[in-house]
Amino acid sequence: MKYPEAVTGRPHEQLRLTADLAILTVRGGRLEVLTVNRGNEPFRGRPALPGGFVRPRETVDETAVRELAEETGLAGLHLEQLRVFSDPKRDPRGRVVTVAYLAVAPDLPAPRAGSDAMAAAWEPVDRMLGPHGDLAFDHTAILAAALERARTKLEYTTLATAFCDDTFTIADLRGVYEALWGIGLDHRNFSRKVLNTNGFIVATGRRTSSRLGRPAMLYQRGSADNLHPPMLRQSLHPEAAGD
Amino acid sequence: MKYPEAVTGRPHEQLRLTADLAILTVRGGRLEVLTVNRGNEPFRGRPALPGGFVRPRETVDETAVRELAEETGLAGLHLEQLRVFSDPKRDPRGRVVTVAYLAVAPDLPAPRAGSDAMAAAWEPVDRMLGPHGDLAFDHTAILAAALERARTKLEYTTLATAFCDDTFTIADLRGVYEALWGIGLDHRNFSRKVLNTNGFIVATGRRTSSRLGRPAMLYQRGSADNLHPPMLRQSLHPEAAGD
DNA sequence: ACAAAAGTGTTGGACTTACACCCATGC
DNA sequence: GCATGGGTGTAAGTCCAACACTTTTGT
Repeated sequence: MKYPEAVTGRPHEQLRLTADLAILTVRGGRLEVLTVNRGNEPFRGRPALPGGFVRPRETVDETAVRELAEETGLAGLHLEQLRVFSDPKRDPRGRVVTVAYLAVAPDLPAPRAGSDAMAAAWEPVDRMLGPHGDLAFDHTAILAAALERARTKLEYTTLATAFCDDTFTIADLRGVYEALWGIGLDHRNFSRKVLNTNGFIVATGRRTSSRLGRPAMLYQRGSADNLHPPMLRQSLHPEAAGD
Repeated sequence: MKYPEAVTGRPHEQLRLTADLAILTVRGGRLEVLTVNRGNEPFRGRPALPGGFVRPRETVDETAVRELAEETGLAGLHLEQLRVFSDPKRDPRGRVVTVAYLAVAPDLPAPRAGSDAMAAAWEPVDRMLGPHGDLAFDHTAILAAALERARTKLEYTTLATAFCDDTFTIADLRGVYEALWGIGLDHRNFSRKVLNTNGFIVATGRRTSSRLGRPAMLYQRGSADNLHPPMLRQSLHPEAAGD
């Protein structure tokens, strides 16, 4: 092992707790995740998910919010616990248990780099989960859990609106579903289904301007958290975007 | 600003990590939870959820399995992480963060008392969550989270079969749904829906005997984890009855 | 025979899907 | 005009709640 002094011979090695965040967004019809470049060993120079240690007087949820702001400058995102990753060997420095979070961001300008000379960047989720993904620690597994959770929650919650700006069109919302599910959806049926689901979205009365084609109605998030009926993902259209 | 990693958590007390289990079962048509009587301060004599400290060389999942066996004698149950409870004041002894688990048991004989002179007992969930519930620590909140999770997962997963014995009738399965959702379901439609959901249950060819009424077919769990289509709980139409 | 529980048939309505067709805008 | 995207109409198929009815047991 690389760090024998940190692992062996300590009868009561202190357990430390961190929060790590898989921050997802949809940019240009593609699902991306926010990564920071590690400035220190271990995994120096490798991309990693933002995160940090829990402080003595804060909850882990508070750690997640704080690290989100410190490392990326983001605030007000949807945040939810994914699960705990606690393999004793997951961190070569010692016993570090992490609470993984899923965070969902709308399409934002370039993220702010953190204070510790870490470059924050949006990376395609496909690439990070593919054979050339090189996330540090067990962050690939965390990202996979985040993607799975997000895909599932699109079906029966209003999570998709967290990927959108304050006001958005139904086409924007549909783009979220298509990016996460990797399928194409009929825009006419999608529109009706969303509008018929009570509390999903509410009309603002305003419309888009200066885009190609007919202007679309602008909507806001509704009050509902759960969808009744759910947006079931069943018949897989053969084609996605591009046509 | 960023903490040097070696300093975090040290100046104050050491953070300790536990796993706590909300073990649910259905007995006599009623949802119940397994509690142990606390033998030590704090909360001496009060009921609590089974649980214990994470050891240096095990994952938190392994802690949950071990504590389940040690404190209740149970094994082989469905186990899943709920979420982390980490309020700095949740344990008067110091900084103890817990990972809450949902465990699901079939209707079993009386639980074995643990090694530490703790009496284990099944208690109705309604009572423990009601005004006279007196669970120690924040275990009422953990139990509430477990109930909410179980109710939701009945809809779109095969979790209900984890409440049943190896072989069970469709009426047994229906009893699980009715106990957790607190509603009555039409036995004829329920039967068809379950049988039409691929991979939910498989027939054994055997039938019940010596019960009242016509003998029922016996089934086993199928291979599926997720239900397609889901078992939608359609009783949630509070607002739709307007105009 | 009767009660109780399991299981089948049927029907109207709700929902889904696929696609024809119209609307509004930029160029 | 015409390409592009937003939106409505509609008919066929599917799913589902409701409930009448039959089957098989114990007493």
